[in-house]
Amino acid sequence: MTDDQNHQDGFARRERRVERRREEILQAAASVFATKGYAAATTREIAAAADIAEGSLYNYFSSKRDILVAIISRSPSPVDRLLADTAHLTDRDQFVQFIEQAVMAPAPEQPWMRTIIKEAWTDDELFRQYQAGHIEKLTSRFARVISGGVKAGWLRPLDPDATARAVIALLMAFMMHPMRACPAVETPEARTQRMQSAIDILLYGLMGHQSPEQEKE
Amino acid sequence: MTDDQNHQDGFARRERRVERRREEILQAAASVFATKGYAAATTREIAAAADIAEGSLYNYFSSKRDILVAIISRSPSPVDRLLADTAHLTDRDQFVQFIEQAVMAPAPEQPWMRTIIKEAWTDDELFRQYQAGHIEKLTSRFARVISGGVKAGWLRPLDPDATARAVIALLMAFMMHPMRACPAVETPEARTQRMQSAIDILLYGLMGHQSPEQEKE
Amino acid sequence: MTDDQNHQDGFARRERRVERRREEILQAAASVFATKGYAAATTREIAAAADIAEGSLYNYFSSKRDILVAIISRSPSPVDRLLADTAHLTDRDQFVQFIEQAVMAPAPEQPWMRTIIKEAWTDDELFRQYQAGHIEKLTSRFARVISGGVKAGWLRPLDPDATARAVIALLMAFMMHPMRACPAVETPEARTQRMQSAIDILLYGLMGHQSPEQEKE
Amino acid sequence: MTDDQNHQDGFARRERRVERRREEILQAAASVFATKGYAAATTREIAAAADIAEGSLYNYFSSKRDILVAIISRSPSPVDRLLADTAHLTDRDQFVQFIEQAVMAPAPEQPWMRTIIKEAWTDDELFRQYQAGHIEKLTSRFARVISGGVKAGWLRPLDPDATARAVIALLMAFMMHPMRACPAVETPEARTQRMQSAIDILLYGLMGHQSPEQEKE
DNA sequence: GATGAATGAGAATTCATTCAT
DNA sequence: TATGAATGAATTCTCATTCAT
Repeated sequence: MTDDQNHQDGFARRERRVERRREEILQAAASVFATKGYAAATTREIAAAADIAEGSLYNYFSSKRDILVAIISRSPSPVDRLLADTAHLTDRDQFVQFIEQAVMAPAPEQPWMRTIIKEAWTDDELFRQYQAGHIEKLTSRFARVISGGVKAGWLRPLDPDATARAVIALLMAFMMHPMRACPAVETPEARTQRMQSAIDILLYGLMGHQSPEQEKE
Repeated sequence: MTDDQNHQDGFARRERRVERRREEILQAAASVFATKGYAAATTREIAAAADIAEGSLYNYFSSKRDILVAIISRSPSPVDRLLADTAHLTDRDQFVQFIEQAVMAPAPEQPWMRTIIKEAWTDDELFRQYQAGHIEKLTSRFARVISGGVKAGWLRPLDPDATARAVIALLMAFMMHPMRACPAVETPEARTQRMQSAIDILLYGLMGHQSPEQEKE
Repeated sequence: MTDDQNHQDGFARRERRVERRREEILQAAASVFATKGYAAATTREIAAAADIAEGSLYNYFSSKRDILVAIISRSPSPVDRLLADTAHLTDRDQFVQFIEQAVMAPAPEQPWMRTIIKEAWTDDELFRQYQAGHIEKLTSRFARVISGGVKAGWLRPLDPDATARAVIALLMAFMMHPMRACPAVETPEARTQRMQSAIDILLYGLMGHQSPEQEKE
Repeated sequence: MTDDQNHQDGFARRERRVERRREEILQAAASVFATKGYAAATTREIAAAADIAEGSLYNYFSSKRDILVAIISRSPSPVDRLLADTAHLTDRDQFVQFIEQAVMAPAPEQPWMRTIIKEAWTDDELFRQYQAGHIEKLTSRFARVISGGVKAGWLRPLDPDATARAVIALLMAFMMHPMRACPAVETPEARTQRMQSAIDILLYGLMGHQSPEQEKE
């Protein structure tokens, strides 16, 4: 092994270490942001959560806001991962299964997602700058699946774009408090039951005919 | 008119002026909070928006947080007003019309609503303290309507509580950015079209049979 | 009674009312100052204590500090009253009796006195401006009595001025906490006993021969 | 020297620097408090006096009040040091000498002591919380000395506790303005003369027989 | 690269004083 | 003359960012 290779390796190793550290900081920061919100979180708290000195943060990010931006713009988020591979949805059963998984996904527990909802989805500027394109991409990808389903006949006639947006909106709504934390104390069974109802409504609508499940009875 | 009456009138007049001023401050503050979020908003901005001196805020509210709480806990919010008189919904057509109105309601434009979503619905403590009971009341009232509809047969079998929550969640989701502001520029017609699709999905589901509108074609 | 007299009477009556009001405000303010100190007391509190509107204070005094100055420079204070008529002290028994009364005087309970101690006696400027001359007058008057006593032989040879100051200092010290409030809980008897000891020391000294009282035993 | 030792030394050095800085701030603050009083002093002035930025104060103390408390509760104060070693007073001459030193001590010039008098000795809460126990300890220690003196016969019969309190009160009184600053301009000789008179009165009382000094004449 | 003390701009809040009613 | 809302300067305290070690 040559000196040059050694040097190369050392460089790569350092790169990896830096990258790992950045990741740790983002995890810690997302956790703090999710709890207190971006503005109320302090760099001191973030540093403590990342087990690092306050000043050291600035070796990895240029500002507190830069950390937030990194969290928001980084891909893939849990929702991303969920929607990432919708391309393979080629029949009704797979689609139903996908909707069920999406609704039941415990995404809201993840600091990452809560931070994005709290900050980007309620802030015009952040949303436009870092999330809009992202969401657009997801929407159009999902819209294509719906469009395919409609053409293939395993979905009823639906406006692909509007439908994609409505589904994403519903998934988001399930991550906010009124859906998550109410009633304050809830058994896991009740929660499952509630989710099942949501899936049912999403799939068959308020006014629709009996859902297949009910038809069986 | 006696002196006493004069005094009474003066007292009442002052009371009204104070109340009006409080209202102005709340409007101004809600507008600022909606744009920048509670934590990032400064009392200086709020005072400027309300066109009074910074110190004068404290003649009407004891703290910045007190202003936020007043906004959040004040009733009725636009959503309240919407759901307030659902008791009269006694047949399918009225129910459908109600859902349509609810989705189309321009509530999201109102600073008031956006402040509540931004702060209370993403903050555990605020939500528990000021909104939880509120939402619970709305939910149970709406659930009763659904329950009535199911019994009367103009609604298919639905879990009343879960359904109520799902509908409210959807209405909320429609007030957040991904549903409102995307794509950034949108013609009113496109927006209406999008809303119509959302209504359609809410009423008839993703997998449902053709909606009545489509059946006509 | 002529119109002029009527007018005169009205004027005098108003004068008296104003004076009475000023007095009330000073009483109230002294009470507040004694508790919280001048700087920490607010005009709002003073107004509340005087049962008057905040703005009305300024019809009687030109500033908060003006109120303090009025309290401090007003005569006679309790100490003044005590020392006012020392001119009649013409023999040993009267002098002893006077010392006893001075030490036992419950002056410290009075807001007036506590305010003077708290503010003027620990503040260079206030003291120089408003109390120095006052104290000097008292001191020289008391020094004359001592001088007379020494000449007449019913007091041992003492430096009149230094003695006057030392006695006044001791009376002051008895109004401060370490002498008043310690130990925290104290029976009235214990307090009397403590005062008696102080009088004894003041009259006969630490190293002196037995006090007359003790000699009797 | 190992790396570990190096690290240890660095740690210790920083600790010392922090401690030194705290001390500087306390000195500066005591000086400001002594002049203007706690409430009227501003953090800006304290910072300026300590020659650091205003915000830096909060790296060493958690609040302005915390600085005051640190000054007040810190031991030993000048008075402490004075009374600390009274245990060795075993005869009349030593006792007389001690009293003389205590009265003549230039303690009042020290900001530290003036701050304690100004704030703690005129403020119920501060006194109870931070000084009461302190004074009690001093008092009981000094009372034991007096008790010993009485038993041994080189002190006349005195109530030990009350006497201890009276002496401490007198020492305190000598630190306040009427004793210190009057008359405004005073030659050192006059001051000494005044102190001597105070000592004389303290030792032999107002009514006592001629002091030893006078007997010599 | 890591540290954490130093900084100072800016935040919320208080309060003596003024002034329209 | 009495009132108390309005004012804004001043205060305490926070915190993102910098920088010497």
